Amino acid sequence: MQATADRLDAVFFALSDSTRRTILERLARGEAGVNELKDSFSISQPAISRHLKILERAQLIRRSRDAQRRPASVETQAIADAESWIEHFQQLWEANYQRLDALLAGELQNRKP
Amino acid sequence: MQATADRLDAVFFALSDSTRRTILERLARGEAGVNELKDSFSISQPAISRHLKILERAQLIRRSRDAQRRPASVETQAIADAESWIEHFQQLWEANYQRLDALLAGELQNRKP
DNA sequence: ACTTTATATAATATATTAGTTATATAAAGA
DNA sequence: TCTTTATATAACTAATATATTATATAAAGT
Repeated sequence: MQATADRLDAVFFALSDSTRRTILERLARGEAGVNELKDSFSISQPAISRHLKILERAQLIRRSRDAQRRPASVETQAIADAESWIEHFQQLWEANYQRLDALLAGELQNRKP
Repeated sequence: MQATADRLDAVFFALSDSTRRTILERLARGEAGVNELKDSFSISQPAISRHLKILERAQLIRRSRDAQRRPASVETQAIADAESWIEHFQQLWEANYQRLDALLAGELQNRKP
């Protein structure tokens, strides 16, 4: 299924911040709550919460409930959508490259003496 | 070679706008100048120029010179860096998934009657 | 009920983005 | 040189992002 433009906007935007990418890498190793994440970064707890909100908006993570904790964990679909767009783009590029090759080959053929 | 955090920030940010992604798709099919791009979008010429600047900052495109025209064309390295980060992330995730599998398998083994 | 723990939200300041219109610049052409 | 063509930059507005500190809420523990 095709990801919408808005969805891709949100995913790429969420990935455009180094802190958020690092949070994702941490979460790829296992779920974590806001406080556990806070210890890995030199920013305030509210700042972490806001980063998580942006990751959640992009559906790169989901939140669950464990007593007072609200552990975040990775959701795989969104990043797969980002990857798909990149691959689609690279295929366009490759197709163009092949047309260029064909064109050049054609031109060489036309060089009759 | 590893892309820096700043570089990845710029690349993912550039990709976080649907207009810019569409511009890239257009450029994948062949270089184009500002005016040619303008015709495909309902935004002003200065708006296109600014989008190109953001794509250029991310090194997703390069500009060249052809008389008054400054054609933009795709540069492949930056998007490959973005793809690499995603793949690296997915590998982390897979590794964790496999550890989980191993853990669960171990637990089942420990269920002795 | 009161306290602790974990997280969210409000209020605020600053920076950046994205668009607009108007104007400047750079290269070519008459 | 004057004009046209292509693009860039300036000035401006409105919206959004990122951080902070202070405060509110939600769930558990005493």
